[in-house]
Amino acid sequence: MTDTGIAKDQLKSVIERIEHLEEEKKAIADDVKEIYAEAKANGFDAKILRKVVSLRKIEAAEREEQGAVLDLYLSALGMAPDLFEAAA
Amino acid sequence: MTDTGIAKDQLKSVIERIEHLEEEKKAIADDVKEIYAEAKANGFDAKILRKVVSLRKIEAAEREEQGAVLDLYLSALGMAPDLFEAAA
Amino acid sequence: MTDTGIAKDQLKSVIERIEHLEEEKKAIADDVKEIYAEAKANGFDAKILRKVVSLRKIEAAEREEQGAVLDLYLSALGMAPDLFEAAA
Amino acid sequence: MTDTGIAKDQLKSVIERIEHLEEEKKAIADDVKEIYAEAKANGFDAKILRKVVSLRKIEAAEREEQGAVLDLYLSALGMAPDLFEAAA
DNA sequence: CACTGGAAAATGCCGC
DNA sequence: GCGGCATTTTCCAGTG
Repeated sequence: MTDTGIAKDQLKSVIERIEHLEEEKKAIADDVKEIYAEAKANGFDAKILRKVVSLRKIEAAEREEQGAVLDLYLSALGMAPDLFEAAA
Repeated sequence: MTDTGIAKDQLKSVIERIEHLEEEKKAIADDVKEIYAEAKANGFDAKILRKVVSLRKIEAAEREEQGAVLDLYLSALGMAPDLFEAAA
Repeated sequence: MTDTGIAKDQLKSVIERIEHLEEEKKAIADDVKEIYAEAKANGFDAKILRKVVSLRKIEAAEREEQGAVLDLYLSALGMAPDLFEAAA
Repeated sequence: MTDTGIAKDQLKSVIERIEHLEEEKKAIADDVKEIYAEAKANGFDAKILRKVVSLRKIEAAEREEQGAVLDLYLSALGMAPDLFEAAA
């Protein structure tokens, strides 16, 4: 019974931590919505703004991807990728 | 030109604020993942955990919806929902 | 060439079947709209109707989720949920 | 009281008809998913298929739109659009 | 006719 | 690696 008691406490803790984080996430999502609304009020087209953000996200991912490929090449050549990162 | 300069600054600010918030959101999502992984390592079934969390979310949503329907009924009857809220 | 011919026919068939089903779906959606309009004409508040429908949907989802969680618990315990279902 | 009894029956009927139609809609949506899955099993790329379907939908809408503009022109000229439709 | 809210579609994630 | 599921995003209809 002690075990299940401990397990129960652990479970409770896990659930609570998750739900707390999800609330935080939701709060941030609401902040984002607010910014879009505010931008719209300032004459920006929300739809286009969203496109811009998603494009920049894709571009960032691609850069990362390219960086990963470069790292692969470098390590294939026996060179430490870190040397380049450090210089940049 | 000044106008477009201002608009550009505004745009930049909007985009940056959004991207910053989205990073925060992602960080939190990662924290959630971590908790699930940790729970799994402690012998919990992640699938069940997720179902429990989602069930609790639905229950919360139901309570909200019930309140919303009640408010609609009250306002349809010309009664201010606030009167009840205040009393509660 | 025969292959691509077959593939083309298959593709055509797939697209057509999907588009046909989507038309059916749209027709049903229109029927739903009609019912709301008719109900409104009979003095019902469409907004409340929609909320009621959505509340009932959430309630149904909750029941489903509860069953799903139970099934997961049972299978985690190595018990066949079917035994219970069959008895019911 | 008789009135509210009738209203209640009407309400019940409305809700039931809507829920029944939504179930039908869901069944059709499931059929669509099934077709995508089947197509995927036959070597088609589901993502591309979806793009094709949505493009065709947009094109159809545009054609309709253009047709509407044409009709507008024709009626502005005092000509019945139906004459063209019939001939087509 | 702009806005809010809800349905549908697309994407990404987890578990097998 | 794939299928299913949950989340997220997009779109559209209803409302004021």
